[in-house]
Amino acid sequence: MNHRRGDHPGRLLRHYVFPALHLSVSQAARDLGVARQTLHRILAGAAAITPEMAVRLERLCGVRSGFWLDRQQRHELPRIREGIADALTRIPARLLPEEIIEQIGARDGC
Amino acid sequence: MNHRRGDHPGRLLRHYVFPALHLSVSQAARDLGVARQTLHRILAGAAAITPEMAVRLERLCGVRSGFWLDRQQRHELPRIREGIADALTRIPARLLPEEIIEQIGARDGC
DNA sequence: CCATCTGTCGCTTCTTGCGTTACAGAGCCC
DNA sequence: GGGCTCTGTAACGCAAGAAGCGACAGATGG
Repeated sequence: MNHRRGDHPGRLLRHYVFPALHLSVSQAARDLGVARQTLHRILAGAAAITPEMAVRLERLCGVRSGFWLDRQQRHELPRIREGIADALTRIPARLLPEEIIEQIGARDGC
Repeated sequence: MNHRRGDHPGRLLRHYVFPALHLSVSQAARDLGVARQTLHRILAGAAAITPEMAVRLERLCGVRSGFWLDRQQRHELPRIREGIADALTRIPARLLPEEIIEQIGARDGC
């Protein structure tokens, strides 16, 4: 229901990256060293971009692996939150002192 | 060998977050709604911070889930690269045109 | 006609995150 | 001492997911 069919990182690969590199899906799979079906699952949003796949993509097109993983996370985090929504409400919400936030390097700004 | 025992996100939890919240490991596990051993594995660096755990941590201490996942990735990406180093060299390295990089929002700068 | 690419389906294998049980050691209080 | 909690680690089983493989039907082009 809340699927938004076109909201997964695979769309970027299919519609921007591969065309720009003049790569067919089959050829891209061969270049990446993975099965053609594995790539199809990602393009269709049926599978996630794993860290290993992100590294392969980084090598193939020069885009940092962190970008692909970040996109992947942004896509699935909302679903995960829904899945454990009831459990989350049972976790006591506390706030870390600003001083500690600084120390661990978790400042939001910039 | 290349393990660098103190380089995993769990250290931040053990030495900064939990002490600042006056939480014992056992109590933190109860609050998070996970098994005590599950948390121990993370603190010891023997298990990764999963997206679900990151969401739980976000609720517990107010630090964005993205921060925890990002830290986790930075820790394991080097190991993944090593693991498939030979496969990576066999992937033809290409560069995406700047124009495409802009379009997908993968600019490196800030 | 034949070769290639495409998208999807079913199956198997392997890894991994997680819970459970169990253990040994440390600290604390009655 | 006896009982309680917390700590850290280990071993087992379960469930989910990522990946490879084979197979299929449809489209396209030499």
